[in-house]
Amino acid sequence: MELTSKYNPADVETKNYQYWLKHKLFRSVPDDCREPYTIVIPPPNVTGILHMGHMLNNTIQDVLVRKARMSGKNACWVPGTDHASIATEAKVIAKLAQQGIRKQDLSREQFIQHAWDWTNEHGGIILEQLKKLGASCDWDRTCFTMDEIRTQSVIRVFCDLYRQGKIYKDVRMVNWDPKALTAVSDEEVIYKEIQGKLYYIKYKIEGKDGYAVIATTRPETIFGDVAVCIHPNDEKTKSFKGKKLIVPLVNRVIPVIEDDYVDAEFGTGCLKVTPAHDVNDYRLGAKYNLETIDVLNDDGTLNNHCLNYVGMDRFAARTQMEKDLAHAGLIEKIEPYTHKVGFSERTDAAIEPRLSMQWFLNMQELAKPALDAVMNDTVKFCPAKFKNIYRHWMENIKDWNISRQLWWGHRIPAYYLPRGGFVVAETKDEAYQEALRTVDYPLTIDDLRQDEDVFDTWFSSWLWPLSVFDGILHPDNADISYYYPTQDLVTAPEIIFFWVARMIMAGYQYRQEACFRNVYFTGIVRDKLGRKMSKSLGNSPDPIALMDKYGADGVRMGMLLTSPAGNDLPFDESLCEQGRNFSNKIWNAFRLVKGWQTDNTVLQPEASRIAVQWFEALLNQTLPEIEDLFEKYRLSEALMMIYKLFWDEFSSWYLEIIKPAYMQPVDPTTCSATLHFFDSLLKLLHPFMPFITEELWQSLDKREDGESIMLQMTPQPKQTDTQLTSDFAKVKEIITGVRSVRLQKNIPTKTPLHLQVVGQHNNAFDTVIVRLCNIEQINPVKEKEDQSVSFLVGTTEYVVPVNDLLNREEEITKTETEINYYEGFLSTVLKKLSNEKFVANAKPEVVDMERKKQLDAETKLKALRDNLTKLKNK
RNA sequence: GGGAGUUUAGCUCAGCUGGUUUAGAGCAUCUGCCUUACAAGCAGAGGGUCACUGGUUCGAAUCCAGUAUCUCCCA
Repeated sequence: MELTSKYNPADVETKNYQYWLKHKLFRSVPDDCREPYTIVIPPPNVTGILHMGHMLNNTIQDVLVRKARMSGKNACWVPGTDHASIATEAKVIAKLAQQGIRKQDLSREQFIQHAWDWTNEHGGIILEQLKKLGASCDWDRTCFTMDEIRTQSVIRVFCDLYRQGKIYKDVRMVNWDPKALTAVSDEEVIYKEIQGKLYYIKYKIEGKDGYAVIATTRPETIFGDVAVCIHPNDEKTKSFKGKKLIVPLVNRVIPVIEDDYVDAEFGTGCLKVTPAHDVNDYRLGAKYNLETIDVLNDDGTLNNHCLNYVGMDRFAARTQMEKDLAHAGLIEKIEPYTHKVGFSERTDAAIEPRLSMQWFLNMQELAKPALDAVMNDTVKFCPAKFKNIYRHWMENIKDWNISRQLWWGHRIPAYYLPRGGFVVAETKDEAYQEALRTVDYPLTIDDLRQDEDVFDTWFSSWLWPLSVFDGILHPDNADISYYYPTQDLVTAPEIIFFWVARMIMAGYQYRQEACFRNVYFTGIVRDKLGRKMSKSLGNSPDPIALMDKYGADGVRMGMLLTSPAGNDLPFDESLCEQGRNFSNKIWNAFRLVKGWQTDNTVLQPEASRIAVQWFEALLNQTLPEIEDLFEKYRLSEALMMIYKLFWDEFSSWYLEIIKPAYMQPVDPTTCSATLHFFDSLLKLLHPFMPFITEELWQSLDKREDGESIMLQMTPQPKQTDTQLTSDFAKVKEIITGVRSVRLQKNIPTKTPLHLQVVGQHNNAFDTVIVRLCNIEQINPVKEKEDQSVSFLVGTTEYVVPVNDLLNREEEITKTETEINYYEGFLSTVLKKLSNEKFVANAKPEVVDMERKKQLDAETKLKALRDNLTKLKNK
C-alpha cells in the first residue's frame, strides 16, 4: 500500500470487497450458540438500477448489520429482488416497441419469454451496485419474488386464504389508460387540478312539460345513463319522485330513484347514474338492479351506444355535445369547475375509470393483530409518529384488490369451468381433480381455462420475511426457526401500507408472530429545491458516479450525516465531499501513526502520559453514549459523535500533544497506546465506513489471512475517569485562549510566551499547555502585569504579557462587551432568585444551581471590572 | 375533503418528562497560517426576538389554543 497524502478509494474498495467475499465473511448459518440478527432487504425492482433512495436505505441497513455483527450477533442480511410486475412489464413493452413489436401481437407465452430475457439480462445489475456500496449481504441467500420457492409460496397462500373464505371476486373500477390500452395501478395515476366545466343539462320529464336539471362534468357519458338519483329527504327534488325522465339526445326513458347516497347540496341535487363509468354509480346500479351501459371503447373513443358520436374521442365528443345540447336548448347553464383528474404516469393520457371483475382479499381479520402489535410496541416504529398514520389506515382498512391485468407476474391459480364457475387450486391437475368432483358433465383437463390476471406485486412481497426463509412451504425448517422474526426493517414511509402493514399481517397469519421487531423509516431523498429525486425529473445524481468521485465510504457518510429517521434528506453533493474529506483525514492520521519509529530508550514525556490517560478516559466516556445512540437508531448522531471523536479529540488534540518532532522516535508506551486507540476508532467507524477501516486495520498490525475488522467486537467501555476529562476540558480552554491571543496579537507560534495565572490553577497539566502553546513558563502571580492580555477560564484569570503589542482601546471594548454579557446573565439569575415563588416552588437542586451561577458570574464580573479599571487608568 | 407532521444560525439538524440554554452541533462564512500526517489541512472568530398571537406557570424553544407556512399520506 502506497501512503500518498490523498486517500484513493477505488482500489481499496474493490480489493476489500473481494477479500470479504473470498472468505465468505457475510455468510450466516443458524447457530444456536449465538443470537441471530436478521434483516431482509426491501427487494429492489429486478431490472432497476441503484438510485439515491436505495443508496440511503441500504447504507442504513449495512450500518445496522455490521454493528450487530461486531456486537457478537449472528448477523444475516438477506438480499433479493422484486419482479415488480407492472414496472418490468412496462419496460419490456417499451423495449419491444423499439423493435416495432406490440404486446397485443404476441402470445402470452412469447411475451413472458421476452420478459424473462429482459430480467436475466438486467436483473442482478442492482445487486452488483449494492456490492459497490459495501452491502454485507449473505449473497448465497439471494432471492427473487418469482423464483421457484417464492412463486410456490404465493400460490399456496392464495389457495389457503381462498379456502378460508377471505378471498372473493367483485367488480371494481380500474384506472384504464386508453393510450397504453391497459389498467394501471393507483400509484401510477397522477392527479392534476383541471379547469373544467360543470354542465347543467335538462332531462325532460316523461309525459309532462317540466324537466329536471342534472349537473355533470362529463356530458359524453349520458349515453350510459340508466337512472337519475335524488335524496329521499331533499325538498328541492321531491317533485321528481316516481317520475320517469328522458335522457337528452338518445331519448331513452329512465327512472328516478331515491337514495341517501346523493349529496343534495351538490349541483342540483339530481345525480345521473352511469354504472359503467363510476364506481358509486355501479353500486347504486347493483342495489336497484339497473342495467350497465359501457359507452367507451378501449382507446377512449365512444362506442356504438352513442348515436352519431360513435368513434369520436371522448373529449371531442364532449365539445360537440356541448354545442348540440345547447342547440337543442337542453343546457341550462355551464359553470367553470376546478376538479382533479387522473393522468397516466406513463402516457399522460387522461385515465378512464372502468369497471372490471377483480379478486379481493378481505382484510378485516388480518388487520386486527397487526394493528395491536404496532400500537403496543411489539413492533416498534422509528420514529413513532408513524404509529398514528398506521392506526388510522388499519382502522379503516379496505379489502385488497390483488389482481392485475398484466402478464408478468404470478398468474392467479383460478380455473374456469366451461359451463360457468371456477375452482382454485395450486396446480391445474389439482384443479381438474377438484372440478371433477363438483361438475356433473364430462370434463377434460383442457376444458379448464386459467384466470388471465396476475397478482399485485405486493401480494408476493408481503410474504417476503417468511418466504426468503422458505417459511410458507416448510414452516419448520431450520432457517425460519432460527432467523424469524427478523430484527429491523428499513424502508420508506411511502410504502407503510402497501408493504409494511401487510407484512405484519402475513407474519401473524402464518407464524402467529410479527415478522420484525423494529421498523426504521428513512426519509425521502430530495434535491436542493425540495423535489423528490426521480428519474422523470432527471434531478437525481447517479450514486455510482458519486461513489467513483468520493469513494463509497465518503458517499455513505455523506448520506448518513444528515438523515435522522423519518426526516427527508435534502441531498447535496457537499455532504459527500465532507465524507471524502473525513476518509482523507483518517488516512493521514494513519500515515502519521504508521510512520513512527519507536525507540525503547526514549522515556515517555509527561505530556504524552497525560494525553494517553485523557484519551483513554474520553474514549470510555464516549462509548456508552455512542451505544445509546445506536439503540435509539440515531445513526446520524452516532456517526457525528464518532466523527468528532476522531477528528477533534483524537487528531487535533491527542495526536498534536503526543506527536514527536520530525524524524524523532516515539517512546514505546505512547506508541502502543496510540495504535490501540486507532484500532478502537477504526472499529467504531467500521459500520459507517467499511472499506477504509478494513484497509487500515489490516495494515495496523500483522493479520492472518481471513481475519477482518468486520468480525471484531466493538470496543467495550471500562470505568471512566470523569474528573480527568472535565479537568482536561479546562486545559483545552486555556490553550485555546493562548492561541487566540497569539492570533489577535499576531505573535508567531515560534515566539515563546510566558503565561501568568491569577487565581486557582491545577498545574498537573502544565506540560500539555507548554507543549501545545510554546510557553516557557507558567507562573502564579498576585497581580496581573500591566502590558498584557488576559482571559478567564472558570474564575481563574490567565495573563499573557504582550509588551508593547497591547491595544488599550481594543481591550477596553472587548472587556466591556464581556461585562455586558455577564451583567445581563447575572440579572436573569438574580431575577429568579429574588422571586420568592421561585425559591419556594423550584426543586432545591435548581435553586442551588442558580446560586452557583450567581456566584460564578459575580466573580467573573469582579475580575472583568478590575481589568477595565486598570486599562482605563493607564 | 379527511388525517398526520414541519417551522430553532446562510444550509442541514439536535435540544427527550418545562429550570445546568440571554439556545447547541456539523457544514458554509470571515480572519491568520503552505507549522515535515493531512490546504480534501491547521489555528482562531463571528452568526439566532427558537414562524406569529395569546394562554398556563415562579419560570416556556419546550405544555395548551388559535393563525400562518411548507410537506406527506389517503380520497
